[in-house]
Amino acid sequence: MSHTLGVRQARKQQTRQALLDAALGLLEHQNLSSLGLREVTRAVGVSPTAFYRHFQDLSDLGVALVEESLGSLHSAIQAAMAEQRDPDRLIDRTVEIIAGHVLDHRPHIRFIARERHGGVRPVREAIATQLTHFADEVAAGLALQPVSDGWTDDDVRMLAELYVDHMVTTASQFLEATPEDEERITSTARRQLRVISLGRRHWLDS
Amino acid sequence: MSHTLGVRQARKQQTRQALLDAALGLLEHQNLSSLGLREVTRAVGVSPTAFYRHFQDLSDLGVALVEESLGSLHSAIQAAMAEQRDPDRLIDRTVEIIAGHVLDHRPHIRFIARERHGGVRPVREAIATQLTHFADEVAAGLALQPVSDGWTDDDVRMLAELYVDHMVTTASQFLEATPEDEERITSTARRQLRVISLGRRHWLDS
DNA sequence: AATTTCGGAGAACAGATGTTTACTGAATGA
DNA sequence: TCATTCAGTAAACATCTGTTCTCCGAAATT
Repeated sequence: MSHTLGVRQARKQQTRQALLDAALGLLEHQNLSSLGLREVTRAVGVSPTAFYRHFQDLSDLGVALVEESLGSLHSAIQAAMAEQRDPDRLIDRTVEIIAGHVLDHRPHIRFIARERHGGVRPVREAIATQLTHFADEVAAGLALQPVSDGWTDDDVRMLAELYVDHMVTTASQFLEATPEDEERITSTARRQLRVISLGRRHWLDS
Repeated sequence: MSHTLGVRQARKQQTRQALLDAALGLLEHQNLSSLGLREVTRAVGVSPTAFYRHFQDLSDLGVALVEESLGSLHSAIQAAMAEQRDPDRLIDRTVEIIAGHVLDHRPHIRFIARERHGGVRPVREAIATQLTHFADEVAAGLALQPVSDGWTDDDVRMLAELYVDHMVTTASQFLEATPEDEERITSTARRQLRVISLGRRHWLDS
C-alpha cells in the first residue's frame, strides 16, 4: 500500500513545506526577485543554511511554488470541461470555478499573476509551460463539442488560447478587487465569454 | 513662444531623464521591488544622494516610468480608432500598431507587463489608472461605429475592456517571443479579434 | 557686484545580504 | 550494537543597502 515515509524524510518534507508556505506569505507584498533567503528562513524559524538542504536557489523554490499553485486548478477546469456538455452552461461554470479558486487559493494565484512576467526567468518559463498545457487541454475539450465540427486544429487552438488568456485576465481582476467589485467583474466576464461564444458559433459563416 | 529653460533646470531634467533611462535598462532583468537606488545612480555615474533631488522613492520613479511608457501608445491607438472607420481593417491596424509599438519601445512595454501585478502598489495603481483611461477611449470609439447601435453603455464598456485586455495580452506575448514566433502570434491575435468581432455583430440576435 | 538658490558630492551610519566552513546529534541500516 | 548518513546549527566572510549630514560651486536673482 502507501509506503510510510521514514521519520527523517517526513521531517524533511515538513520543513520544506514550511519554507514554501512562508515564502508564499512573504510574496503577497513583494516580488520573488526581491525576496531574501534569510527572510524566508527567519519566518520559518530555521537557520539560513538549512535552506540549502531543500533548494539550490530562491528561483528553485519559485519553480516549486508554480507546480503547487497550478496543479489543482488544472484538474478542476479539466473536470468541468468533461462533465458539462452544454457550451452555455459551461461558460457560467468556468467563471464560477475561477472565482472560487481565486478565493480559496488567493496567495497562490497572486504569485502566478505577479511572476508570470516577473524578473526570474526559470519561474516565468515554468508558468508558461503550465499555461501551454492548459491551452492544450482546453483545445482538446473544445474539439469534442459539436460546435467545433469543420474547424481546423489551428483554429481550435486559437480559440483555446483566447479562453485561457481570458481566464488568466479574469483571475487577475479578482485579485485586486474589493468585495463589492466582484459582482461587476463576474458579470462582465460572463458577457465577454458570451461574445466569444457567439463569434465561435458564426466562425464558419463567412 | 516656447520658454527656453534656464541652464540649471535643463541640466536637472537631463539627469532626471538619465535616471529614468538607467532604471528602465536595469529593469529588463529585474523587478522594480528588487531594484536598488545605488544601482541606478551608479549606472548613471552620479552620487546616491543626487537621486533624492529628483525622486522621493524608487516607487516614485516607477510611477514616472508608467507615464512615460503608456503616454505614446495612448495617442497612437486613439488616432487609429478615429481615422479608420471600417471595423475589419481596424482590427488589422490595431494589431499592427501593437506589434510596432512593442518593437519600438520594448523596454517600456516590458516594464508595464512586469509591474502590472508587481509588488509595488503605487506603480500598480498608476498602470491600472492608465489602462482604465484606455478602456474609456476605446469604448468611446466603439460607440461611434454603426455596429454598436442598440447597445447599452454597459455592454459597450464590457466589449472595450475585452479589446484592451486582448491588446495587453498580445503585447505580452510579443515580448517573450523569438522573431520566428512573431508571425504566429500576429496570425493568432488577428483571428481572435475576428472571433470577437463576429460575436459583436451577433450580440443583439438573441 | 553681491547675495541667494540649489543640484550634486563625499563620508559615515547601522543593518542587512548570500555563501562557506566545520560541527552536532538523532534517525538509519548493517 | 556500532558505523554511517544527513537535516539543521553556529560563526564568520566580504559586500551591499538606504539615508542623513555637511559641504561645494555654479547658476540665478537682486
